[in-house]
Amino acid sequence: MGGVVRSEPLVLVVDDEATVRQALERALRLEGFAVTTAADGLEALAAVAQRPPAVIVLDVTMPGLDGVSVVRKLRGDGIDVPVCMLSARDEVEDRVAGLQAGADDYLVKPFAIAELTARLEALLRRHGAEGAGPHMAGDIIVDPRRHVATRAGRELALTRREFDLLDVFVRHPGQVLSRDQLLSLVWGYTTDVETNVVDVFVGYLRRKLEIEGEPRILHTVRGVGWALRP
Amino acid sequence: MGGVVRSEPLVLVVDDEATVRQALERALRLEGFAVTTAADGLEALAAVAQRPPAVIVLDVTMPGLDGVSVVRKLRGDGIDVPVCMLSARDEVEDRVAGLQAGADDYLVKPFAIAELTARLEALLRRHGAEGAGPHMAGDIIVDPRRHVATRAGRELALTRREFDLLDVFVRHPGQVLSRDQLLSLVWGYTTDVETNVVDVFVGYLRRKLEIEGEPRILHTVRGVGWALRP
DNA sequence: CGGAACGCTGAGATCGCGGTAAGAATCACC
DNA sequence: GGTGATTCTTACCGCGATCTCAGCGTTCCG
Repeated sequence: MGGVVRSEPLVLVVDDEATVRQALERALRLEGFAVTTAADGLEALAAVAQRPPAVIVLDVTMPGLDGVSVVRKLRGDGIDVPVCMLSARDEVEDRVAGLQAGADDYLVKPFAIAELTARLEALLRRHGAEGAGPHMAGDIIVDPRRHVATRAGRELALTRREFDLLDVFVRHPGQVLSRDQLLSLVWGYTTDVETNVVDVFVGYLRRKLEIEGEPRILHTVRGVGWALRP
Repeated sequence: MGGVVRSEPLVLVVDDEATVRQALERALRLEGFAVTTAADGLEALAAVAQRPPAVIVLDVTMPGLDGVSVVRKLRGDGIDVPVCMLSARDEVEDRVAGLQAGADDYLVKPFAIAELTARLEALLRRHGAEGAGPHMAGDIIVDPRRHVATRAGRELALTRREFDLLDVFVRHPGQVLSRDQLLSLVWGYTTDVETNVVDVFVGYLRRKLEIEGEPRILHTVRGVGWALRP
């Protein structure tokens, strides 16, 4: 990946469902994080003790020690690693309990990986690690904080999906991303639908990227996916 | 964020409850302060000795050395860093004791972050530390001290909530703020309600900002939040 | 050369978000 | 305790964003 390689921040993913754990691990690796996993609360605490991560992704509902308890324990021990909690339900009590226990952010399943990485970046940034501002590749700049994207200085009027999609491409310049990868990154990690939404939105993006006759930068790699190449 | 970056004033947050510490640290960082924390009175004194903060946020009730004692000690040592005290109760004795011991301001939990930052800024300002006067963005000026806001010189008749909301936007110009962020910043750090108050007040604000047909400056970013952009 | 797989595009249909109005509840001030 | 201002809730509406689907062109095989 062009440019300076700063050491990848370590993320600890805690979830009792193996499928979720794997999906998140794979996706976060792709997004440039180093990842360790734990299957329950006790494992999580052990992992933190052994090697403190830069940030923790923590499921609420787990057998044994649940997520809220884990956070409470960590905070009680004076460990202030930022925590993003996950919950299958969007019930208010959980949310409140989590945040009050000391979690820093909260996400309701299912979610898109891009959503998660955005939050993790925000948490890291907030925790001093100057976790980068806008992303850029070629003549494209994407600034999630301001939700503004430009090509060669010209501002692109993008909708939410278009914006997220472009952001993913910009953060993986030159790399070919498959339909499935994009689906899980932008749409949601459980999306299994057989559709061509991605194609459609790649089309939308291209249209807006090439409005003034600029050369194509979002290329098709037939049978594999798409890649952003200057 | 465009413009001159003046070095962020350092805030020392002292509270025995880790959750409160976390919440305040997180929120104050977002509001542009540098933050250190301490879990009790002794830690607080040590932190002050090691690196004197520009202002201290101090819980009254703590095990060991309580807040009032901390202030008394500081003042006794001739250290006149401004102090804002927090208390769970609104009992008069505490308030009086705190102020008599040398605290500069007093806040009753729970409170909205905007309330706290307003007070901190007031303290910094009062303490000569050029803690900046009014905030401005585009043709909007917000002066928390006089509680006056203007657009292009025209004074806006804002209620308290409207004022706080506008203030938050002005202090984060260009940045997209989500419904959740605004809820916690303006309404309170414990607010969990699922409601559209924010939408309503954005509406109120716009109405008053555009009374004379001025162009829209408070923009909607669909699916994300709102942003103030000239 | 022909067929099949693949990707692209245009045209709706749907759905949810944000805007707004109106009234209820709450607060503040007298 | 009463009255007006402020804040919050609720409900509904309209529009934009997203998605589906079908048809077409292109590429890559046999």
